[in-house]
Amino acid sequence: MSTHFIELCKLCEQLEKEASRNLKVNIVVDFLRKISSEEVKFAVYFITGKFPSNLLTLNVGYSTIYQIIKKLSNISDNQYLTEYNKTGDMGETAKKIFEIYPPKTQKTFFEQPSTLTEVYEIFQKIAEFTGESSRVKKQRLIESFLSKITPLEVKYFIKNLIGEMRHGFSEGLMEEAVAKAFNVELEKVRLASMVTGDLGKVCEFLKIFGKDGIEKISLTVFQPIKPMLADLAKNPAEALIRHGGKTSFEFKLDGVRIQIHKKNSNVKIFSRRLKEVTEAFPEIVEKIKHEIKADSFVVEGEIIPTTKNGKPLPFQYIMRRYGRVKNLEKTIKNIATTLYLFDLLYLDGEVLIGKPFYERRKKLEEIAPNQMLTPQLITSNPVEAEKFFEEAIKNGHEGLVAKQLESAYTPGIRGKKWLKIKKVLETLDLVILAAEYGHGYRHDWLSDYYLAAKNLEVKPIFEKDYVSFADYVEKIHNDRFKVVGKTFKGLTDEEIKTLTGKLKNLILEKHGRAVILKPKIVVEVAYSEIQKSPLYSCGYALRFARIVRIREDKTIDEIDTTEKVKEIFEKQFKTTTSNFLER
DNA sequence: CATGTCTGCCCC
DNA sequence: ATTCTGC
DNA sequence: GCAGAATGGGCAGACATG
Repeated sequence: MSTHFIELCKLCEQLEKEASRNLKVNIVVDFLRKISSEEVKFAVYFITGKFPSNLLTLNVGYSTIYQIIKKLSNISDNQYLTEYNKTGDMGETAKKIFEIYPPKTQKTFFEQPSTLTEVYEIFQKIAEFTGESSRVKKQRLIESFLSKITPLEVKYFIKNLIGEMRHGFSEGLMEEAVAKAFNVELEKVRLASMVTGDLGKVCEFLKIFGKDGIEKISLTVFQPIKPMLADLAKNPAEALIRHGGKTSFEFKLDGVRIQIHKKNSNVKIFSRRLKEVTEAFPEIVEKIKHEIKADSFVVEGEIIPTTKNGKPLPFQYIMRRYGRVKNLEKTIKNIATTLYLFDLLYLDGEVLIGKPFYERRKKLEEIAPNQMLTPQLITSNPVEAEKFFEEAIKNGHEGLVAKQLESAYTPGIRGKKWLKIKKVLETLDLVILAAEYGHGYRHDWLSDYYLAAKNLEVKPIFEKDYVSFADYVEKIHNDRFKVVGKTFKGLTDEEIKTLTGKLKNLILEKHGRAVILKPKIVVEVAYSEIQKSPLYSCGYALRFARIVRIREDKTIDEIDTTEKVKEIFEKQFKTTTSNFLER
């Protein structure tokens, strides 16, 4: 018996309205129990809005969907904007528009509503189009499907294309629902989901084989598992307290986190999101093959970009290696990498994720050469810990990670037994030069801010006409300010609301959902690093900018300058790699 | 062929 | 990635 | 304390367009 997509859409509408998590879970439990084993995995994907990685790559985003909505309903940009501004949600907007301007349909009177299987097949077909004119083909297919279904189905089809459901029911709650629907312990469902990376499959498995089968699911070589995540701590002393007085500190390296699987002479490297990236790092594959004394294993570590003598380079350099296929050999010559390992999850037939961290690390030390391990210090002494932190910074790294010695390897956000401690940079005082209305629950607020520093140079640093909105904003202000970043982070909802009111009085120009402002509001901004920017005309951008507070006491004459930004940028790498960066 | 736009359970 | 909010 | 939502800069690749 197949389930109709419209039933699932109605369920999502209920989830959207219901605030209580327990009730949301119950609603989904009933639904999962009703569905056939053939279709239950599709329900899991469609409700959470997420397909397992490697299963489908749609290559369809906002821009394509926007064009489709416009074409089918024949509305103007302004009409779309007016409707979108009411909710801040693309799916809901399309639903409203199609209710008023229904697409011309080729629908016959005998047509049955689409089943979950049929809808999934559409997604598969969208993913399968590649090569020349594939974008048009994708677009045509979506258009023809959207013109056959109801506005409510359009809403959730679009939400699934984008992957943003906004009904407050994501993977964590889906795991709870699956556990409850099949009377299995939550931890078992989570483990199976972590190991297979496909909660839909786990659910299908439970439906067919019942709860006994799930116990057999375990870590397997070449099947990547979700990485353990870390919480934040202010300083090493805090980490010591939270870990009960004694802990293991390691350097926190600024590169990409990877999981390496090896069996006999086969090696595969997976990203944090479990994408295979083996091809980008042939030199790492060779190292793994020759320098680790074991036949089969799963290890975890970080690959950082370095000079040939192993000095850390800025994070941006590793991105030029990541996922690269073209000119790989040439790039390898210019950007070296260094691999640091920090965990061992499986070794020669034995699954180690349930073992305490100190045991996993000890086994790792037995099979891997010392220089391939992250520098580590186990201590209960806050002074020593602080020294180790300083040493990490001095060597050009991000800070430390503290790992509780007894902790098992746990997936996802849950049970954060790891704590990261990052270096803190001096904050900048910047002016808000433009802002954008947010999306979802923030659609009514100016919640995204363009941050700018004072420009003392008479001429712009780059001679070019404006190409981006940020360039245009600078031009409006005669280059008195230079945009160095954008942020939505740091303020509470109340503060955003209040600030929106103030900013509305400062609007100079409106551009769609963006506004250009009189320079008036000064904010103190924290960030993790200053990067070279190909986007902003001043050539620099703040990484992970967030507002610390609104500086009511400061005027725009007192904000920091682009010179200061440049100075901080240069100071960052002085100790390590400044020569390399000159070009 | 050069340049521009869009996309990525992208990476952080 | 970071941050805030509701349960 | 967890789970979810809302968003940042920058990179390469794939395809579209002129």
